[in-house]
Amino acid sequence: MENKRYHTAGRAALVSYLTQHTKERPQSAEEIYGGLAAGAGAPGRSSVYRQLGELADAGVVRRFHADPAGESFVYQYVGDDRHCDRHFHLQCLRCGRVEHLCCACAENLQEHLMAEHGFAVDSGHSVLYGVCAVCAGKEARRGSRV
Amino acid sequence: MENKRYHTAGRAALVSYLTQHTKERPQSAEEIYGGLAAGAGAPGRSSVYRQLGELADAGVVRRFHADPAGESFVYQYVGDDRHCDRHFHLQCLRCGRVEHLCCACAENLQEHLMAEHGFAVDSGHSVLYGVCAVCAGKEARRGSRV
DNA sequence: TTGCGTGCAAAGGTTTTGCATGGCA
DNA sequence: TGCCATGCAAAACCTTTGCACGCAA
Repeated sequence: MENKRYHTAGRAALVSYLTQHTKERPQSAEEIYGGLAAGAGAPGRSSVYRQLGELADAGVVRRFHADPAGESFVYQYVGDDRHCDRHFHLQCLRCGRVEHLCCACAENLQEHLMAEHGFAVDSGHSVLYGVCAVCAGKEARRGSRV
Repeated sequence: MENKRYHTAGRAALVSYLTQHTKERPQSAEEIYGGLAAGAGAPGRSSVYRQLGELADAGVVRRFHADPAGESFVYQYVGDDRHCDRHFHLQCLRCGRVEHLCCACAENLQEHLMAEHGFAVDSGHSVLYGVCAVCAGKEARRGSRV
């Protein structure tokens, strides 16, 4: 029953890459594949997809869309930091970074939605899109709008 | 400059279908194409995609993902009811229906995120996933989980 | 008559799958 | 040695695009 996973160079390279490059900004499978290709013993495209799928199932990485209109998937390392099903995520549409909203307001909103609207939010799957403080600052500074 | 749109049967059929079938539950392009195929003078697949694209650009329909892990796009008629950029959306992961959260709590959350986290939420693009009251009731009644 | 909308088929990009080989335990 | 992981190539899938024809205005 127990699936015994082997310890392979490819997997190690992938996980290492993910921890180093996707903790803040998620990347697409192709980006990851490309990034890996630079190193030695780079895994093939299908291996990358397979591994990412397994890691996503295992909950080690999250798989979602870069933005609501995004064509393809992006992957983000979650690892130990697993309570992602207990808070909301704020994703910046400019830089792609994801912030974890560990704040009472998240709970308040959940309670409100449940009490007033009878809606049980699955916060782990819900992503709020917008513009983060850093990017908003940059845009304000150069006076651009959208 | 003005693009003069013709009034064609295909477009009329599509819009009619959208208003009748996607106001509550969004549908995929393939579903829409299939649903249209039943009627007379059904438009081809490429026309459906083209029209949906135009309607999405025009803001008549919203185009997004059925759920964060959803493979393909779904479309939903918005029409007159356009203030979708001013409130949050609650989508049920069970039945697929979308509720519009026109409530003070949405504004409160936005203000809080801006004030405390410096994050400017784009509520029109943000969808909260979860289980609606109806589906939760059904599941509770039959004692099922997930 | 003009040119937009259409349909078909082919192309495009992303992700999955089949199958034989190679490597970990 | 047994089985998992890999790589390649082909397939599947969704969506877009090219081109010639028909139809609305």
